[in-house]
Amino acid sequence: MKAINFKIEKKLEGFLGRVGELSTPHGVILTPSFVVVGTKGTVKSLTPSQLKELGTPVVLANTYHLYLQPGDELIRDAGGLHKFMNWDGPMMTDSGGFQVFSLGVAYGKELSKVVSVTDPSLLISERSVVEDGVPRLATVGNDGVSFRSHIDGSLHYITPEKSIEIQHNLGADIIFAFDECTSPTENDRYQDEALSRTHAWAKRSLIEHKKRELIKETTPAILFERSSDEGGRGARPFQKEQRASSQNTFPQALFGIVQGGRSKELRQKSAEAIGSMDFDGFGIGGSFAKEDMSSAVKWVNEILPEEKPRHLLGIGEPEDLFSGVENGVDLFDCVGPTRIARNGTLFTENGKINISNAKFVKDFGSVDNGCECYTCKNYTRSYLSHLFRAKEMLGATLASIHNVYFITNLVKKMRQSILDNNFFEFKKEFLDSYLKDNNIEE
RNA sequence: GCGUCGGUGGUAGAGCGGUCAAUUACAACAGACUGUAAAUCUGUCGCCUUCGGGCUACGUAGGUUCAAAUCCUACCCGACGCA
Repeated sequence: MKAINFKIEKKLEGFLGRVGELSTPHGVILTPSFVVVGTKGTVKSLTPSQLKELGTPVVLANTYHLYLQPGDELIRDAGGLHKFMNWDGPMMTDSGGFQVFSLGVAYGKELSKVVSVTDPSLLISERSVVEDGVPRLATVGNDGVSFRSHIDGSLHYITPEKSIEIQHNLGADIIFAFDECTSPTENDRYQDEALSRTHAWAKRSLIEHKKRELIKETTPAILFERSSDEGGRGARPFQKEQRASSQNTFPQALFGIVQGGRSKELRQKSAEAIGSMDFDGFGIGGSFAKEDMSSAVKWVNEILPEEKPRHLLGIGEPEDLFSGVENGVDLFDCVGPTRIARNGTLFTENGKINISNAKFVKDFGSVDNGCECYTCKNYTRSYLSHLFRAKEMLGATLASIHNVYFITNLVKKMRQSILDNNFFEFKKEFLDSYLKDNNIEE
C-alpha cells in the first residue's frame, strides 16, 4: 500500500514550478502549499478548529521535542499524534535534523535558517564543543547525535533508526530522514564530510522505515488493537515489538533530505544521491544565505525526480515562497508566520507591520485591507495593539490567525496563478506592493 | 500644636560626601525573528553635541566642603504617633 500519491496537474512553462495534488491517508494537499508548524503537537496559540477554519492544509510537528516531552511512546499509546492533538488532517514530522544545527553550532549564536555569510565573525574556524563559553547542546558523531535536553539537561542519543522509530510512534503521514543541517559558515571540508554523513543516515533511515512499514503490512490488523487490560491473559509473543512499531495502521511516507550548503557541486551531488534512493518525496534542507536560496533550490530541483514531491524546509518569507514555487518546490513550512505573530508583527499587502507601534493605537482600520481572515473581518488594528500592549493572550491568537491565513492563502494564490497562466504577473504585483517600503527607504 | 519617619528621572524604588545623569524593575519608543531553546531577544530611554564633551538635575531656598542626591538650617508637602 502506498502512503502517498502525488499527481502533477500543471507545470509553469519554462520553469521548474508546478501545481499538483498530494494524497495522504488523512486527506489531500493541493500543492504548492504552506505547512504550518506545530512543533510540540500544537500550533502555538491556535486550536485545530481555528486552523481548519482558516484553511490550513497540513501541520508539521517535531520529533525531537515530542520525544523529550511527553515522549513518543506515550503519544503512540494515546493513539498517535493525530488523535492526541485532535488534528485529523495531513500531518508531517521533522526528524530532529534541524536541532542538530540549532542546538549545535548555532546554539547561543546569531545563526539561523537564513544568515549573512558576509559576517566574518560567524565563520566557524575550528570545531570545539564549547565556543565563546557557550556549551553546545548537540554534538555530531558518525553514528548519530548526542543531545543535551534543553528542558532538563539530560543526555540523549539520536540515530537515524531512533528518529524513524520515534516518527513511527508519532504516526504522521509524512516523515523525514534524519539529517545534519549545516551552517553556511562551515568550511568546505566539513560540508563535504557532513554531506556524506547525511547520505549515510538517509540510507539507514530508509532501511529502518521500510522495515517498519513491512511489519505494518504483514501483521494482521487484529494485532494493532491495543488490549485494554494491561497484562491480561499472558502476553502474545511479538506483541511488544509489533505494538511498538505499528500502533498506526495507515502507511507513512518518508522524505529524504538534500543538503550541501552553498556549494553547487555538493548540492548537485546530494540531489543525485538522495534523489536516487527510494524515498516518497524530498526535503531541501540547510541554512541559507538569502541570496543563495533560489539558486540552491534550482540546482537541486533540476536533478530530483520530477514525479515526487519536494519540500523546502523552514522557509516562509513571501519573497522566498515565490522563488521556491518558481523553482519547483511543492511544500514549505516555516515558524515565521506564527512566531512573528506572537511578537506583534503582522503581514500586510504593503509589507510587515509591528502592531504594537504607537501609530496603531488609534488606528481603527483592519490589519490588512481586503483580507478575509477572521481577525481582519472582526477586529481593528487598535484592538490588536491594545491586546499586545496589555499582553493579553488573545493578541497572539488573532495575530497568528491572520499571519497563517495570509501566508497559506498567498501560496494558494500562487497555485491558482499557475493554473491561470499569470504567475509572474501575480508575483510582480504582489512583491511591488509588499516590498515597496523597503525599496523607497534605501 | 508637638514628635517621628519620609520627599530621587513617566511610575515603583536603590543610592546616603567624590568612581552619579544616578543600580534595578516596570512603562514608553524602536528593532530583530525563516525544518520553534522563543507569548522571546536586542537597542534607546534629562537636554545639547563637531560624540571629545558641554549644560541642567535627586521637594524649595540657603549654608558647610576642594567636592553634596548624600551633611547642616529654614520652609513647603506627605504618612504615622501623641495631644
